[in-house]
Amino acid sequence: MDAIELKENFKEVDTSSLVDKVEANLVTLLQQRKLKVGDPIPKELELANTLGVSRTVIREAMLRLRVMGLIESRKKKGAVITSPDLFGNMSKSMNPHILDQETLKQMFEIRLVLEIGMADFIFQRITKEDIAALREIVSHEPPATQHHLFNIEHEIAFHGKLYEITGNENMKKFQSMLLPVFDYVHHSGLLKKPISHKKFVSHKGLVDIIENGSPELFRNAMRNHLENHFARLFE
Amino acid sequence: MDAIELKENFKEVDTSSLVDKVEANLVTLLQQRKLKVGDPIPKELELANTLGVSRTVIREAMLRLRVMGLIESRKKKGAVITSPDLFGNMSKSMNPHILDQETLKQMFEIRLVLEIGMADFIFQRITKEDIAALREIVSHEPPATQHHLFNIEHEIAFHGKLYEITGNENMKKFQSMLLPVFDYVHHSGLLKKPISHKKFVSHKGLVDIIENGSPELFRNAMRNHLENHFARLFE
DNA sequence: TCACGTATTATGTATGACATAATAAAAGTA
DNA sequence: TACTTTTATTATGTCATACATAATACGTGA
Repeated sequence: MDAIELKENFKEVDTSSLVDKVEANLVTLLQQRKLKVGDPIPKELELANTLGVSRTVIREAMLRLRVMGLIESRKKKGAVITSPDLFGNMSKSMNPHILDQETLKQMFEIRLVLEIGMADFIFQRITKEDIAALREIVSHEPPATQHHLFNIEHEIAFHGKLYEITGNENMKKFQSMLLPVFDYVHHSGLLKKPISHKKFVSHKGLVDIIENGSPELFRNAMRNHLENHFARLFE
Repeated sequence: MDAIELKENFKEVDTSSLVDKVEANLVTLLQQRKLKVGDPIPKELELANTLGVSRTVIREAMLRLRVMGLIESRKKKGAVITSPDLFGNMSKSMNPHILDQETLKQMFEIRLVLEIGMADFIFQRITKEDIAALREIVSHEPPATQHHLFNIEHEIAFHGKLYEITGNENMKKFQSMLLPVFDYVHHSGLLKKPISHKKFVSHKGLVDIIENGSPELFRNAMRNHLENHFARLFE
């Protein structure tokens, strides 16, 4: 009997610690939708007694839920269920010096995907004021020869505004976390091909399309606008 | 002197707890890129002595890092630096019964954005085998009248395969987490407008375009394919 | 040289004590 | 009575200590 068959015939040994089990317990407790945001969960000592483990274990399990943003605990009140901030929790890990290169590259890619794919939401939800704001931003668009940092700030202002227009706060939050990673990948030696500064569709060109074009046109224009980045990923 | 001026003249009081401080300490330790993945960090007792706090505080701070996926701790070995699994950490929170409605809706939207925006990566990285696999999947495409669950499985197989083709594992992981949310939003009363089953570009149509078309064509086709979902979000 | 048992080490778990903050109850005052 | 102040209660936050457990290193004997 070879190794693969063996693996199928044996049950997985439960190697999880006490804390793991309690955590799983609590998570399923939360997921049974009898409980809503704001509802309190049992006190540490109650849980310790009920589950037959020490308060230390309970605390560590609850600590995990707290770090994940699933609960919040206040003195005297105990712990209450909260609606987690999905991307907020990610921000501490989203650091170029901590992530491995493959992940960094993939984050770089995801940004490109998002900006091309969000066209419909921009067109659906944009307001007159948004267009005015975009016009204001592009009026300061620096020439490609400008100093790097200046360009970066302009990039952030313009593209950040686009995310804002989609009205999708989670996507916006994700983007702001992606920014330093994107910048890092762009300038570190991670991408082998050199940085190109060929001129494609400009920010102003994109705004023109937003005003007079269609989502289809915008997607293609954005794809073109990002060509310098794509060129470094492909081939 | 009014309240606003007062606020400007006073420094912010440092309200962070001991654990917060230790955590910040450790994070900066990790971010100094002298340390690589796999390197060990000091033992709990050493840290407790060095920083002058109890082991409990150290453990809680390290626990946070562990939950975020920045470190892993093993008995005897101590804690070592790991490369965090950005989206993996999110999965426990990504539950329809825990998230609030607005967030759920935004996750629904992000899926649409990703699938439209990822065209270039599909075209760049697809192989003959991938196309064969897609063909195999669409050959089982059920009629729209089929039972819900059957359709869902087919949807997952097809769209999941597309993510896989992009070669972006993080995006794929994100997608698989999004699946239950998407399904929930689709069928719960969260979106006011009724579910439409109008026929637009089919999965088979998408595969044809992948084989003979271009990223531009694919984006538009995917947008069309997802029209039933967009229609429920927009007016 | 290898196998096996033993010591060591760092995390995991348990327990008890006290600090602190938020709330509820009680007491006091107009 | 109504309203403020004080006091008690309660549940989490922090600290300290002891022991359990698992992984590793060491040493002994064949």
